[in-house]
Amino acid sequence: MLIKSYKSISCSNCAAKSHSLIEKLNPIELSELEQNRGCSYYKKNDFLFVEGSYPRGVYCLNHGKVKVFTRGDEGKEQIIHIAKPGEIIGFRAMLSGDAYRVSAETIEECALCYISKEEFFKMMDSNTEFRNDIIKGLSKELGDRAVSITEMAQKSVRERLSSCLLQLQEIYGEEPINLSREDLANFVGTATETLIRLLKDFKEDGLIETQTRKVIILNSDKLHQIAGK
Amino acid sequence: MLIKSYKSISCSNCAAKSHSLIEKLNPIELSELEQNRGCSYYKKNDFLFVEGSYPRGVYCLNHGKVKVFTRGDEGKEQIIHIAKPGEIIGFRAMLSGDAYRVSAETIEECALCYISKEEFFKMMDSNTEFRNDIIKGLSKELGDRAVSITEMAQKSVRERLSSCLLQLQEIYGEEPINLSREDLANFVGTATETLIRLLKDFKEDGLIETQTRKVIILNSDKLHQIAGK
DNA sequence: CGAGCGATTGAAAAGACTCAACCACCGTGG
DNA sequence: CCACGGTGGTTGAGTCTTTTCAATCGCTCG
Repeated sequence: MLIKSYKSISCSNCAAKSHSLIEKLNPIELSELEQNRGCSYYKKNDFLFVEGSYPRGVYCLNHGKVKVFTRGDEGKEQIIHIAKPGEIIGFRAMLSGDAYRVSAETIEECALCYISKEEFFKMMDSNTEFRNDIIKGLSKELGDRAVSITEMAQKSVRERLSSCLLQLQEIYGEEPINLSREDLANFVGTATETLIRLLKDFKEDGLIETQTRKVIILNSDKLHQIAGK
Repeated sequence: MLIKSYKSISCSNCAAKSHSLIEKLNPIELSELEQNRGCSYYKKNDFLFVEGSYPRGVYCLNHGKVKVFTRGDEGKEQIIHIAKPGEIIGFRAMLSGDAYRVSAETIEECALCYISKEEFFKMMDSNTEFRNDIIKGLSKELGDRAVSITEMAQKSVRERLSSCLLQLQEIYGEEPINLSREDLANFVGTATETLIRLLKDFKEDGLIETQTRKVIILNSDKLHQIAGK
């Protein structure tokens, strides 16, 4: 699972720091953090944690992408979130004090730092700004999920696919979206076959372009329009 | 909207206190709170707040039920949560600092106390236990919503209806479930007609009994089974 | 070069939605 | 006290989306 341990990346000049909650830490806290976290490389398809187990720390994503998902009754994955560099992963269960409700798995090679429970709570307690940002993050996400529930309940697969592609564009930035068809289907919340058919439609309509598994968005305006609102 | 103002209910012996986050407040804080909150009765179908507006305080539900919902593109409601006595309503937007992402409306006569933003943050800052409970509440709910998203994406309407009925049983306790067909459909995430047909099925199978709009659960084991997992 | 997995396509079936009509209950006003 | 109007609940029929199952294709890795 773990490829190798490293201390090469320092938190204070971590590439992901500027869009991370850790940017609110002061230099002293940062150096304290640097002493105590452990960093590792992960291969593609490594698990960070699985639903039902108990958290002992949180992960800070330095490089790569991580999918966060639950499994429905038939074992089918539902991807709830795709984390990008800078994000802290797994603090929800840490804060609620119960088991993970979701699993987290890398979808490409990743560099991740591990912050222990103690260290995390120390930062929460000592730095009000950091704590408030965590609280804001939770609250923000809670709002997002209310919207997701509504989308799942009311939108067609076609609309949801548009919406997901746009979300993924935010996450992938300039790079092309690079997910397996199955992951994409599990993010949209549909069957893989349905997803493939719709991608084909979008391609024929000139909205996207595909290169094997990669998807490139050509007409995001139109996608917004399809996604509705 | 507001029927009459009252100070008759004291927070310290509020019927809902024992299952409320305010139970962590000490006597001094409670009496401080009592001085500063305002209590009112609300009729059925009164709005507490609407999506898009900005919060200036939170509501503490003493008696009655409140639906919390978003609207999809066509204006159709999706009920995210039904609050029961003891719950604090509307603190998510308060904490994230942005506009409400949901609306809240009473679905029966309610008694509600209003706690101003200042008062709420004072309690958050001064009482660590209260604050931690709020954080735990947020985290817990975030986990619940991941599960809801998965249910919406993967379960059939029949399964979701079972699941919703069981949830509602928790909320209504001994009383029969008392919601309009439309609200129930908007909670399950389906069309009213579909909901009615399924209720009929359940009734014919002896799982539930209906008295005009009221629904009584007769066989929750079987419902659990249908709901899956 | 072959195995195997992921991607794709086709056809049929199922689930859910929409639209339209009808019914039942309830409060109002004559 | 009863007819009226209105809202919410119910039913039917037809349609469309989406899923399922089965089969094929194609690329990659050993």
